[in-house]
Amino acid sequence: MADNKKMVDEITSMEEDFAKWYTDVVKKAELADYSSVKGCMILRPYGYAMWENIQHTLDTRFKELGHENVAMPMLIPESLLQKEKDHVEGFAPEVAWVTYGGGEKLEERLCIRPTSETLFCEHYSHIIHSYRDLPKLYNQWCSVLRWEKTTRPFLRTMEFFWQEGHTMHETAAEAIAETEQMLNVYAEFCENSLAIPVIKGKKTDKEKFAGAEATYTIEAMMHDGKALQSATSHYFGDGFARAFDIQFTGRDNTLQYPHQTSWGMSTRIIGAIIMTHGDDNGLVLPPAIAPVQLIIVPVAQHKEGVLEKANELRKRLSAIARVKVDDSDNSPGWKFAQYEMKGVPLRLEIGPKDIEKDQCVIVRRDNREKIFVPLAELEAKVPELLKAVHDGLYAKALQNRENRTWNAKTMDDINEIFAKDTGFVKALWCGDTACEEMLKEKTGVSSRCMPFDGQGEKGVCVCCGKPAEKMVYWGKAY
RNA sequence: CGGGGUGUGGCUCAGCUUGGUAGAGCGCUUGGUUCGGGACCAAGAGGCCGCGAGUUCGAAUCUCGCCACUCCGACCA
Repeated sequence: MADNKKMVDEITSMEEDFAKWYTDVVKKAELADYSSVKGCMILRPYGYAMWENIQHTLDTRFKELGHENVAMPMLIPESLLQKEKDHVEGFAPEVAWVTYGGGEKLEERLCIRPTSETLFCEHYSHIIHSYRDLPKLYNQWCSVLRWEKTTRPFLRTMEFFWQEGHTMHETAAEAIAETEQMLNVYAEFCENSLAIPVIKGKKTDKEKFAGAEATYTIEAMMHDGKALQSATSHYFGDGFARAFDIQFTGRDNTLQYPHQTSWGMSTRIIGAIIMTHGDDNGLVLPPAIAPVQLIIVPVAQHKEGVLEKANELRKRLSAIARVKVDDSDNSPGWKFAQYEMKGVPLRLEIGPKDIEKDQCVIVRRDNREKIFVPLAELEAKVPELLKAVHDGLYAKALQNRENRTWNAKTMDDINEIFAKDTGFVKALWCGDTACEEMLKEKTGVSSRCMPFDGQGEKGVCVCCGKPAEKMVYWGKAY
């Protein structure tokens, strides 16, 4: 059976220092590197391959639902950014400005996009005239820039890669349905492809997006009990449409404002994958997005027939999984450690002893279980094991979240809980932002979301003691 | 932005207190022996000691300034 001994000693253990463990994993798994630009990272091939798999899965789903990809400029004129008041107030502190071009000072400075609502809106004002032009279901894959004060690879970088969907609809109901639909797309992606359980809910007014009427979120719990907002979906009402003068002639021949949404997921999700599934030996990847799903390690590869057999297996298995052979002259032990650090879900060992018996050894990354598999059964066994790894990861992550979710009635309860551990606290809230701020000050937790599931209970506010009926997840967040 | 820590071959660090021509391990290159959990032997390459001033006959070492990374806060939809 599996043993959980630490086999890789170049990575700080989680127990000892979770933050250091995280950066060790990012570096040792060769996901990203620091660049000469403060706060900006280099996505290395292995990390970028993960992002490509994420992109491909999401993009396919977006298109199934009727969305089209576009590319907007990366620069936004100041006048455009200024049009929606709440939006500019929210983002102004963290934008970078281009003030010179071609050696001359620009008449109007341009900001490097921190998000593209304003660009989409301006474009929409040109192309939406009739209800027949709706809905507009656009998405773009790009990078954005936000001048962050504190950065960490993937979790918070100044430039980050993401997709941003921007849609316009004839009615509020249709836009709200879109907002919910896309939140569900993200939640299903997290659970089915990334093996990360998430809580779907609505943000409080304090935490919602600048300019949005409502912000929906999926929140995941990391291995250390802290929360990570994994994706968001916003309903804008017609606020931007009014600010940007986007109007269409409706079915009743009156001028109307369309209703808008936006939704996004970023490379930050890679940070969530690392911190949800990783262990003391490094990264552990969910099979669906792992760049390599099965690594073949030949043992005693100089011996007659070993490499040939390894390559033959690669050819056979390539039809059903992403497979590689490591035929470098490093020792097998080195390779075992290497691919564990990189989180490859399955390792296949093939050596002279196996070839004699027409079998191989497969080791699961998530629990280190060693299984002898007859070569004839590989095509059946590999998909089964990949699914088992996915299910194992999901169950473990869910278990962690359940173990660390508590109920609280008072702020003292919350302080008591967080004195012992970190996690999610469910508590009723009256809806007053002052209470939310007080809670942050006295207990250090912020509201993560008002979950869709689990509302309906009535009681008193965890802060002020007045009647309350909003159930809120509270926690410490990345 | 406030508080702490760290910057020396690619990586991890020693050397700094007490100034005197730069070290180790790992990695890399070459050759040989190995190969079922990070192999071994031998030879070799590789460093404006983060940057800039200052003190000094002389600075990795002392002084001042700056920058970067990092941790904890604040801030961040």
